[in-house]
Amino acid sequence: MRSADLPEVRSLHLFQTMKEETFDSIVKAAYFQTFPDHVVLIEEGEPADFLYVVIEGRVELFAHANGRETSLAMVSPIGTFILAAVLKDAPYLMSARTCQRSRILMIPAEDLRAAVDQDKAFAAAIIRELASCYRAVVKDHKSLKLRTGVERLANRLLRYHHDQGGNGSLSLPYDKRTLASLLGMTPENLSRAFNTLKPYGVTVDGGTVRLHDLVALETLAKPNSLIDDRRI
Amino acid sequence: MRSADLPEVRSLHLFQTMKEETFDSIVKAAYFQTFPDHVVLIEEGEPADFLYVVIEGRVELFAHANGRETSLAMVSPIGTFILAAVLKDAPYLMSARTCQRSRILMIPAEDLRAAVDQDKAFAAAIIRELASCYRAVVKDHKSLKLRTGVERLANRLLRYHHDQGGNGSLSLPYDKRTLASLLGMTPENLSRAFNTLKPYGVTVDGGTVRLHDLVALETLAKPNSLIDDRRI
DNA sequence: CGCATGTTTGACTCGAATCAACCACAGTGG
DNA sequence: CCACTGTGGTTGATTCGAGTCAAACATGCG
Repeated sequence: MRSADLPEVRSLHLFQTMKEETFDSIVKAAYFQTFPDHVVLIEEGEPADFLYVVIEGRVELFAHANGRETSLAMVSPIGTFILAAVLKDAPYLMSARTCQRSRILMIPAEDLRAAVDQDKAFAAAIIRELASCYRAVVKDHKSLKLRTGVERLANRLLRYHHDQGGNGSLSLPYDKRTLASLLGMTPENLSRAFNTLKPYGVTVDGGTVRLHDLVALETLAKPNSLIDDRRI
Repeated sequence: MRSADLPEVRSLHLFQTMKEETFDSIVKAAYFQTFPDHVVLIEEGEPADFLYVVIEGRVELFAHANGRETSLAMVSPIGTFILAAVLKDAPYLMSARTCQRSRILMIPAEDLRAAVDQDKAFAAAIIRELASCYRAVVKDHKSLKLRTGVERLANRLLRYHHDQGGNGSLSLPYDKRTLASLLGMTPENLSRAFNTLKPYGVTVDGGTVRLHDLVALETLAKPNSLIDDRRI
């Protein structure tokens, strides 16, 4: 891989604390590849051959069943995906496709597992990463089971708003059909949910959303740190 | 703790491969306690003081938001819960209560984290356990997003049927209101879902369910190993 | 027996998916 | 410059799955 990218990868939490020699062994075994937009990287059910690290671009994780499809998560730089499958040497539970031109680091599963075995600090980092991923899914699951579509949208808007500086305006990071699928609703329903939020001071102009009445929106959304806070 | 219980705990995957001395250190620090039925052990939001191991009985994991409540999982012997919170030293995302008189091993979070740091084999076991928990939630999440209530019930019945020997009959492991909550529906709706499955050869008598036409039920349920198989 | 709990049924409401049409806009090519 | 087209988004009408509320029913237990 390009040596210019090394520091970037090394700075990822997952790779920060590991021994130099373990990092080297992984880097030597890994592949760097650039993919165009809308390329399917993996499909659910396939054996877990690689751990993927998104360096540039964006990847969507999604799944199929009974003829339906849903988005499960978006991975932005610098983030990994399909870690659990690789560690368990089990089939992927999700498919992945680029939603932008993306540069991706692919670490062979064998080499990753060897590195975990050899490097205590790396094992500790893996545990932290896995625990975080686990808690993220639990939060999504709680959100889906305990909230209506409008509530999920309201809380998602508050989250983006907070992440982007909280100055009353935010831009949606994905197109609306993707956001709808992430939130567990149809595009039509998302559109209606935005309309439902209008009386609470939410105005939409393309991908730009303005929140004119944070108090009202929060009263409706009832944000809950145990669902919405990505840090804990 | 009672020394009679040690082998049982030691035989749990999580504790099987660890060094004798690490196991001892954990056992020394741990508390053994018996709780009556319907006791709340932890509440979401509390700091993660203990890892819990169910030795006897059964524990329900559940969560609240916006005045609603939902079951997230049931833990049977020998199983652990709240592992991720303990490892991350973060607040619990779920509450837990006994649904039977239960004997429970409580391992102080500090001691558990110390054991993970000291014992490579234990760290590896923790990684496997965490990865399994992660994949279990992903499967639940996929089920909820991709299936209707009737489909979720049909697949759950097929799972219990398979687990219990697959002889055409199964007994529901929990009462119906709990099962309903686990499946993300109301008790009323579960009752109707059973009725919907009648034409597919499903008859219910209390907690006993008979599957008279497996082919028909499977055609409806479309079971999917990437959602329903608990082993992978 | 009387009471509590869990379950089922029925009527109704509500949230969400579906189907279809329409709109806005960007990119293309005449 | 303007029609043509494809895409993403919105709107409306309708259907459907699921929740709510209320009542009936079953079961088990003191």
